[in-house]
Amino acid sequence: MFKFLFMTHSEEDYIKAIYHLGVLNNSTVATNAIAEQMDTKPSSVTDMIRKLSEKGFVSYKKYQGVSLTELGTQKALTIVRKHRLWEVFLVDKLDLSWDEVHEIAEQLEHIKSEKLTDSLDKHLGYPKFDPHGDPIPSKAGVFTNTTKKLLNEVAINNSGICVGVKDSSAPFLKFLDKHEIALGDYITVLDKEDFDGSLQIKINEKVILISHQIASNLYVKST
Amino acid sequence: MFKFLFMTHSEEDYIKAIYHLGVLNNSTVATNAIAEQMDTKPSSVTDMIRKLSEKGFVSYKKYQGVSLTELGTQKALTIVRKHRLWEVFLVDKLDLSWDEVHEIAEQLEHIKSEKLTDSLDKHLGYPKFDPHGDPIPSKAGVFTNTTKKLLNEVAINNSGICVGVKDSSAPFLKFLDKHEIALGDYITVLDKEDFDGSLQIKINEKVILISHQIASNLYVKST
DNA sequence: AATAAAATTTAGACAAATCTAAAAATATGT
DNA sequence: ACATATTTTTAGATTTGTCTAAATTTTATT
Repeated sequence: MFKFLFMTHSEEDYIKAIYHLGVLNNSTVATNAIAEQMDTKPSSVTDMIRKLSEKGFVSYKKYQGVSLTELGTQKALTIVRKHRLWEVFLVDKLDLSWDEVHEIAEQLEHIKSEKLTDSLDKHLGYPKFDPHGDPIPSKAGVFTNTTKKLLNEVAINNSGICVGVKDSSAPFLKFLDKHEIALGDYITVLDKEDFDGSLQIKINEKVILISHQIASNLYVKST
Repeated sequence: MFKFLFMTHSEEDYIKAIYHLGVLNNSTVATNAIAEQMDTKPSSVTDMIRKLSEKGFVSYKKYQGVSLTELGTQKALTIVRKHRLWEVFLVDKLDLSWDEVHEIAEQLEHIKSEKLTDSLDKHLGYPKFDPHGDPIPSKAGVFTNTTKKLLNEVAINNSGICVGVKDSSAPFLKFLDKHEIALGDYITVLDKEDFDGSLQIKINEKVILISHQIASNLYVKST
């Protein structure tokens, strides 16, 4: 009954890609979408999908797209959990910056040791969100519901704590670093310009003006 | 002039094995020795050696054994450094025990990010020795000379701090855990039995008797 | 509904890392 | 020193994950 479910590095990458594409669409995932996400060719994807299907991680009918099985979802959540825990570690404990942790976490997420993951979780104080504001699934695979909203949705004179970003590209994260906007910062919306949607905010006791584009990519948690 | 020196997981494992076999023998390393160390076949070793030779990591003449080049040694030291730093992390920060960290560090040592390694080093307080008492090479590849000696070499009424083990097998490490002998413990040698070489020692305010075999596998640093 | 376009799969090839079995080189023993 | 044993290498096969190019299926267009 029990299958030995060792997964290769590559298999894990595919499972993760299918997971991320699947939660967005909430339907079966297309071969081409996976190929694009993984920067590989559709034919390679087909090969791998067949293998993952034989191992019971995905359900798949030719030409009909692919979706994760219960087992596959569980595996994906484990990987996501490890990725996000490591990101917290890298930012909180090693003082690395937002824009450099993702690449390293891509490697660390493949380290195999349940005990390591659990000890890391404990060491970090059982964090519920990673440095980008994304929720960290519990050991059982359960997400904490996020109450975050985009900064541009916050009403005038209301406040929030910066908990993450929508756009996690390096340029945006570098912009935030440069302007000293960091996770955990307390932000108050002082005014909104009708003209261009820009916001006047108070952050770290300073008042600054940020564009609509910035505000619509910053998540805050209501206080 | 500059070569792109990306190494695969497997290449790194071979380099590390050759390094460990080489420092013991201080001569060229035999194909069979590598095969045994890596739990693989001699023919596979020959193949890999040729590849490593072409990439400039080892110098090699057919049938004459293999040795690391300057580049190869540097690479090996980087891997050893990472392995031992991660072991310190796992024991000091995550409270994992001696006997379970090696396997995990075998995976972590392959994570590629110089910045990560340096940040980890800093986070750990630039440790000079790992939990087994083995020295951690600096970023430049330099070892701190160890002043450690085996417990059975300590004279009566002299003391030392437990800094490592010679035998790092799981049974021995478990024995130490069971008898509450841990890294950093202050040990005083009270008496030695001529008859069987056993030692009477004071540790954690308790006096216990340990066999010669135990004493000759425990490293202490003179105080 | 027929045809064109797009997506997907198949077939066959390749590189990396391994293996088995056989051949070649080196080392050992009397 | 010569026969034997051991070590090492070669040759050819295998597995994993990838690719290209061609064939097939599905989707979209008119």
